[in-house]
Amino acid sequence: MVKRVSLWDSGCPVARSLDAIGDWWSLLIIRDAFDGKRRFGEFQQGLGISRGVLATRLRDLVTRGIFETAPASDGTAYREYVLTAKGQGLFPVIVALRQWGEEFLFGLGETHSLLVDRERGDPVERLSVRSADGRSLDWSDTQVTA
Amino acid sequence: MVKRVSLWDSGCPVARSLDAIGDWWSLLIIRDAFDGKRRFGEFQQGLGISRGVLATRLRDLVTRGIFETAPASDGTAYREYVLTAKGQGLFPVIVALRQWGEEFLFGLGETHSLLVDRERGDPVERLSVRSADGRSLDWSDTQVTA
DNA sequence: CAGTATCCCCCCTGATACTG
DNA sequence: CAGTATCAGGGGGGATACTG
Repeated sequence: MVKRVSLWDSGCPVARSLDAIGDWWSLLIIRDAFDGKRRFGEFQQGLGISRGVLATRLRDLVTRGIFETAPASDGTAYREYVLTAKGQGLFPVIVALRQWGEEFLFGLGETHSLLVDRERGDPVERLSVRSADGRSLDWSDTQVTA
Repeated sequence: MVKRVSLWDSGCPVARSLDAIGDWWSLLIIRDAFDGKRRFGEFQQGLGISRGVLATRLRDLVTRGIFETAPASDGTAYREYVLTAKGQGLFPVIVALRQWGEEFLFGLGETHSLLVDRERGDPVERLSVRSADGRSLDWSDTQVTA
C-alpha cells in the first residue's frame, strides 16, 4: 500500500487511485457504506472480515479522507463511519464494477442484486464514456496524453 | 483470489468483479492494455513488476477470459496479449478510477495524464450514473435490491 | 458492542538463475 | 525477448483472547 511508491508518483490517476483503495477490502467496505452501513459490526458481519483487519482498514480510510467518524446516532458511545464527499465520489467506480460483473460474471440463470433508481424502481443505465460533445466513446476512440 | 469464495457466491456483482480483478496488479495491467501495450516486456517494464508475478497474472487473466493471446504481429515467435470483449468491458471501471483520482488525489499544482477524445482532443466527460429516463443520479438516489 | 493486542501462517512478491 | 523454476522474506490476514 505504501509500498508501490513509484506508481503513486507515476502521475497516472489510475495508479494513484488503486494505491488508495485498490487493496482487498476497501472497495467492499465502501460498497457496504453506499448500502447504508455505518457501524463497525455491520461491516464486520456483512464481510466476514476479521475485526483486526477491519479496524486497520477503517483507520486507513479515515486517514485518507474517505470516511469520517461521527457519534452514534442511536445514543450509544460508539462511532459511526460515514463517507466523506471524497468517499462518495467513488460511486461511479462501484457502479462500473457492478455493471461489469452483471454483464460478464453471471450466468443467464443466476440471479444477482440490482441497483435501481430509488424514485421509480428502474435499474440504472449502463455507464458510458462520453466526449465533450456528447458522443458515446469506445476505448479505442480515446487516448491518454501527458 | 480464489480465497474469498463466500464473496463470489454472495450474489453481489461488485464482490464478484473484485474477486476477478481486485488484486494488486490486474487493473494496472489492464490499464496498460487500454494504453496500447500488448507484449510481455512492455507490461513488465512499464509496471516494474517481476517477471514471475506478471506471468502468473497474465495467465490468470487469460483463464478468466479477460485477455487472449495472439501470435506476435511483428513476426517474432512470441505472444501478444490482447483484451477480449470482456476485458474491454472494463473500460468504464478504469475511467471511473482515473476520474476519481484526478479529482481527489492530485494537488492543484500537480500535473497528471489525461484521457481525451482521440478525434477532437478534448478531455472526456465526467462519468455520471443516470436513471432510465436520463436523470443524473446521486448515490443516495439509488438503492440495491435483491 | 467496539475495538486492541498477540501469535502464527500463508502467499504474494522480488531476486536470481535457467531455458527456448 | 519471453518466459519458467526455485528460494527466501515480509506483510497481510485469520483466530483468539483481552479491555472499556
